Amino acid sequence: MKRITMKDIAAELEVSVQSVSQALNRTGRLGSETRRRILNAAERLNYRPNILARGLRNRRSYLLGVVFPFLNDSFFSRILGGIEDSSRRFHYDILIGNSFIDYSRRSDLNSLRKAEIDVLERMTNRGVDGIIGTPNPRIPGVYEKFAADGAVFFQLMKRIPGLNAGFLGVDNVEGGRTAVNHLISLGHERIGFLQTEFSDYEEIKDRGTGYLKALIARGIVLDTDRFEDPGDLSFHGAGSSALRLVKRNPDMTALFAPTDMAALGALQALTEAGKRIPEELSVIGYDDLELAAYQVIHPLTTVAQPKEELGRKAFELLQEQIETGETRNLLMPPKLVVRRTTAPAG
Amino acid sequence: MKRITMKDIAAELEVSVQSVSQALNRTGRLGSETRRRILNAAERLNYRPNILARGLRNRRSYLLGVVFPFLNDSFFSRILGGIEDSSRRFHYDILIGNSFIDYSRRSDLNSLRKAEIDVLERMTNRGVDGIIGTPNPRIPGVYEKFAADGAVFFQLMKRIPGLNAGFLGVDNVEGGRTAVNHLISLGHERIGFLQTEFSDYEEIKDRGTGYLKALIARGIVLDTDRFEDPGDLSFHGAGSSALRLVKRNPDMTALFAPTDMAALGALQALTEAGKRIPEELSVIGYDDLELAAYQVIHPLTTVAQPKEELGRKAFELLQEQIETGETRNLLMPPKLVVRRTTAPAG
DNA sequence: CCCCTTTGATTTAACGTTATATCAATAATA
DNA sequence: TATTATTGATATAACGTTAAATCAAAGGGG
Repeated sequence: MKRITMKDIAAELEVSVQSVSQALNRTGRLGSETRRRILNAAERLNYRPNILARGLRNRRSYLLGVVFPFLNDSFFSRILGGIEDSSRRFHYDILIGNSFIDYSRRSDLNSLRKAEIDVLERMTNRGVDGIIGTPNPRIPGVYEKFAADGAVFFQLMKRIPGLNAGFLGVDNVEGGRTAVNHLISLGHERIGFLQTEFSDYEEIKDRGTGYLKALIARGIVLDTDRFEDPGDLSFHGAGSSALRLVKRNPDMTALFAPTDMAALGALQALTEAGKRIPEELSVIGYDDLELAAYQVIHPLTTVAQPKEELGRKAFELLQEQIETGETRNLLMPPKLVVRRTTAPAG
Repeated sequence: MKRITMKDIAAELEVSVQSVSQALNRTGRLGSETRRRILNAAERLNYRPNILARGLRNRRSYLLGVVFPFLNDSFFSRILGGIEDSSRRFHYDILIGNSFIDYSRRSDLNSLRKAEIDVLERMTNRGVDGIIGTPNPRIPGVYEKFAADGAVFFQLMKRIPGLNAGFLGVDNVEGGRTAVNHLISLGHERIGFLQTEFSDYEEIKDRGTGYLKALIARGIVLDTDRFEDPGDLSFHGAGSSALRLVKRNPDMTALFAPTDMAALGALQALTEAGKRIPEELSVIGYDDLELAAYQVIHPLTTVAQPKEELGRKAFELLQEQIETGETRNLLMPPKLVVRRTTAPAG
């Protein structure tokens, strides 16, 4: 029992293959009676189109590539869910790829470049119509190479300066501002910030900028150098940073950690050091990972990135770019999620 | 600037397209000089094969479908990471699909069936060589339909009885036994179990069986009916269950929750009710989600499912099934991960 | 009744590959 | 030297689909 093709239907009804194609696609001119018979037979024989063949002929695959640094990551997988959700409606299928980009650590840039090129090549070789990806700004000049392959590229979360491709991200400055405004409105003034030690971690820098702007806007005078601690923002790294910060600033009443993972690390180190949270110290994170919501005792107050929404919107913008060739840049607003790690200042 | 095809190389060197194909694939007989020239030109012009065309001709796409109930789920996305990891080495690409199976709630089976068929159809229409999926046992008769499409099916985590397809899962009875043995070895005897209220939630039933077997094997006599509470195992549901259980059994010293989410819910409800964990009550979960590891104060002791490993192995078995047609069933052993929610019995 | 338009269907060709068959030229054998 | 292998390359055809061109028949207008 083999798969039914148009040829089989044509043979069955003694019409030409092209008539079958026309009936199925409602193109061309075909008698309504013939069309009806073909449609019936297709239904009866359970005909399914071969999308490979169609793609080859039409130079349009209705295939999308999605390239993320990591797939086994709840953040990106939620975005992926959003992309899938809206792409399905337009009959696009999704090819996934892993660029293995390691943002936080210093890795071998050359092998990262090779890996990234490899994923993109495999996708363009499959004739994808477009690619949604989070590129690595430390590896420039990769995406430009693929311009000739007819695949449209769309940047999500990270952007390569000067690349002619649409971009969708979250407004990190606004997010930082949101976090700090929340703390200020609870009466906090001496607010610490967990800074990144990596100079090219743009998102974190931006959240730090938001932190500063919020302070200025509310007229708060603070020795911010003293209230910042640059660290690696991993769970353990953030813990050490937080400890240093409270030691240096015993009067600190609130802490803004620019990622949830860092916030959790801080929470862990601080409670272990005997700090009562949020009574003695408020902590706010950033990302709204599952980890933040399902924290026992200390569900984390945080700034949420609209993950599913980002995925859906990214697909829309990519599709627009495919159809019209127009590239657009967009920032989505983050959203405050108040839980139990922030409280009014004593 | 268009994509380079074999035709272009052939024209450039004034040889036939077939010679180009032969040179690139090292098939047939071709003079070493000609081969060299072709390979050079291919390199120089940056030739990339069109995999669609190759797939059409060879009836072999080197495409794999992966169908999970949810993509935006850290559990399945880690498995996906494992699949990707090993499939990449064999030049397979991965097409993802979402079957939207909702195991816990009673949903409209008919629309679930439609969704599941839809994903599978889209994949077979793309000519995938095989599909790795977690089927819904409540919707039988779906996968059988696709036997004719030439795609090989492999079942991961869940299995449809009687379906001629390989299977890879985790030994849940063994996992339950592992969890309870750990508690027993800490001196616990009165151990509660959070049972599922859904009759077809096989995994949980099996973990419950492991629980009973461990008790028997160690000669522990317990009114297990009294120490089980059937609930919905959601975060909140498990909380209520746990509360009922301690109320009914004030002498209970340990609790086995058959999912991490349930364990966390129990943890939350119990600590809020004033129970000190693990001093007064030990709690062990199941799954080893990120949530378990990064819990502040209460990192969860749990039984880990080897997620990446499952993905890698599933690919291997599927590949074997594609090449040889042989189906195999395999269970992987779970692994105990001791953290801070279990302690010796007072 | 002839010409023109419309309608309904078919032929041709192409998308980029590759397996099979074929063919010409050279080398090896008798 | 005639005959047969061997080698190196090409021609043909096919995978399943569809756009464009073509063609035949029917309908409409004068």
